[in-house]
Amino acid sequence: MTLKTARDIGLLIKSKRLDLGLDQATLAKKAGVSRIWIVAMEAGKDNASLALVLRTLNALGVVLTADARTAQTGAPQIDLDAIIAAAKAPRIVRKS
Amino acid sequence: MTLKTARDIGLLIKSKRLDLGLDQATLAKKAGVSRIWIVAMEAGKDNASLALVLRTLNALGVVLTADARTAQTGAPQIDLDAIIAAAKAPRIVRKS
DNA sequence: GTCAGCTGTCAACGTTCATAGACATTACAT
DNA sequence: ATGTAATGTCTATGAACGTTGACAGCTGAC
Repeated sequence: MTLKTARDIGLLIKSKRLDLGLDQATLAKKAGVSRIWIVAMEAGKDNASLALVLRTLNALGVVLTADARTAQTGAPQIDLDAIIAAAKAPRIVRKS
Repeated sequence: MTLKTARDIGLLIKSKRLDLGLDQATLAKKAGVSRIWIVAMEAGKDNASLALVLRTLNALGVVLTADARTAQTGAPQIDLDAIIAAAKAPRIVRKS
């Protein structure tokens, strides 16, 4: 499952919570957040705190990973901006 | 790469930014955030806004995915709390 | 040396978050 | 019908966010 928006993460949390048979209050307690926050997050709250999101996902046993590949949709495969910026800023240390 | 903490995400952002040859100001503009925020985020800011994090990762072409498998470390393979909760709350609608 | 660019830090400001508590609604069970 | 449990909504409060603008260190180029 790919996560591009807060709504995706909210749906993931809700889906995993139901898979585990947890109610909102129990998950909130396990994750150390308020039940209200769970409600808002599952509804797609987009300005939630990163720390709370990570805590909740950990409480659900969800592992987040980042693919090195370029996004498949919506992002151009060739990023001219990045190439031009790279050419203009040769001083930056590259990762190797 | 697995992301468990805000620090992980910060390091990911910094690493990908350098890979693309972008400086902080350029990335900030592309992602629609302030340069100060990039500085704090790359340092591991843990209470950052989810929306800004997602915007930044999108600007970097990073795709976030969630594995269905259980976390390998730190989480018990058998979650008694979840099982008991499930037994006590048979009313909850299961995903499938 | 001098200059330009990148990075990190600071203060002040307005905005938004996250929380607790109470309430209404829905659904199931007895 | 009554009672229990889960979910969603609302208000008010304190805390933290994210932003701008300016400044100091540092590196590399001229």
